[in-house]
Amino acid sequence: MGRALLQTTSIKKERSTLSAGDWEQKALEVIAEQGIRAVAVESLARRIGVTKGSFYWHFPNREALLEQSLLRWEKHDQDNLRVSLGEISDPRERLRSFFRRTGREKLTHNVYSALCSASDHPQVEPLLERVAERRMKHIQAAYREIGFEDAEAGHRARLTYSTYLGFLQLQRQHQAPNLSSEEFEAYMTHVIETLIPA
Amino acid sequence: MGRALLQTTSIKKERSTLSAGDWEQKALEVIAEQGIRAVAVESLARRIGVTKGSFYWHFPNREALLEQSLLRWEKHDQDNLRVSLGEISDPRERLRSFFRRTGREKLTHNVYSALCSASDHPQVEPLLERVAERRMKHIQAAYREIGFEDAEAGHRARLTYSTYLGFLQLQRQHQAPNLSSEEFEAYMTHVIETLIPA
DNA sequence: ACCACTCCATACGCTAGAGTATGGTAAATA
DNA sequence: TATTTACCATACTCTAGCGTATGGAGTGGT
Repeated sequence: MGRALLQTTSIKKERSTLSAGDWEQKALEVIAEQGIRAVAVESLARRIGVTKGSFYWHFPNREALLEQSLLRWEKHDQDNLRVSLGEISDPRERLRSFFRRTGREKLTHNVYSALCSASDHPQVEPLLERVAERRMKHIQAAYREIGFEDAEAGHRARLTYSTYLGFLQLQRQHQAPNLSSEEFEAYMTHVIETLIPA
Repeated sequence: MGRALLQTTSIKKERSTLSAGDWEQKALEVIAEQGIRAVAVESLARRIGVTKGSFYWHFPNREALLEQSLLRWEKHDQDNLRVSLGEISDPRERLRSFFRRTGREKLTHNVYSALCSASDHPQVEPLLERVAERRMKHIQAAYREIGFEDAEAGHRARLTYSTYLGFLQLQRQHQAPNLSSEEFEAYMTHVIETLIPA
């Protein structure tokens, strides 16, 4: 399932020719590593081992590549949300798993973090809006199952998601505790206790 | 006091010639409006009504301008922190005022929000680190005054500041309630109740 | 064997933006 | 009054990056 984003065709090494999906995939890797601005046609081509000529056969322009890459990521993220949160019946446990999900799925997560740093980008903005909306709806639903009425659950969901976004920001600033450290665990516990009432 | 960032010399209209401070000021305005990337020498010059020739007399290069502008902003922010938080004796009230401070000081705030979107910038990163560190220390101190021991106060401070950073992110994505709306007030109340224990 | 279509390389043009070189003007100073 | 000095304009160079034009190599169909 993690391979879904990493690989577009099951047989890949046998192919000598590129597909549009390969470009989209590489673009997402660059986004995760250096942000969306670093997605340049020529540098991407060098990274893949071809030239611009190839790119402009598969895509009309850079904008189209970004559009497709982002859509691909969004689909993958939606699947992720369903699988990792939809199958947990206990709402409290579901919320806890949301917080702990920060560590795994590195590529997907780094892409999201990078996109947050480009919220002014015209192609990124609507995407961020949709993704945050979806996620917050899930969180709100969990709080509702716990027993809060709509408005209260909405506030709690926004606060919860803000905490997550803030953590990502601190991570970008290298001010978040390492994910595998004790301090991270202690902080995580504190967050869960504070935001998820018994 | 808000004029400190907006004006470098008390007599300004009388001056026909520019100072380095004028450039720094305009740079901060552009950062607040369109981010640090939009700070381009020539466009800034057009905005001011002169040409590049002027700029390169006052500064050796673009990097120097950014450095000075950011330092200027940092100083202003430090003053802000002292005045708006240092003079409130009740720690709970101090924390509440931290949250509510989001609305006023528009320019300063927008600059900070824009800088958060550029945390990968080599000149911005250390600044963000210092600022967040300072602010979190203040918040931690307040929690300590309330009665929490060091570690607990530290976690609460990080959670509190993350919530703030997350709100800024949502604001950039146009998904935060308007600062003057009822929904904002309701959310704010909820946040304060959740994060500041009675 | 020839054609056509797919895929990619090479070589170009174009723009934005950083930085340089140099010359001009007005105010201050000798 | 002559001449620095401070400040700015003009006219360049140089680079990165997008996009285009065109040609060539491989591959399947007929």
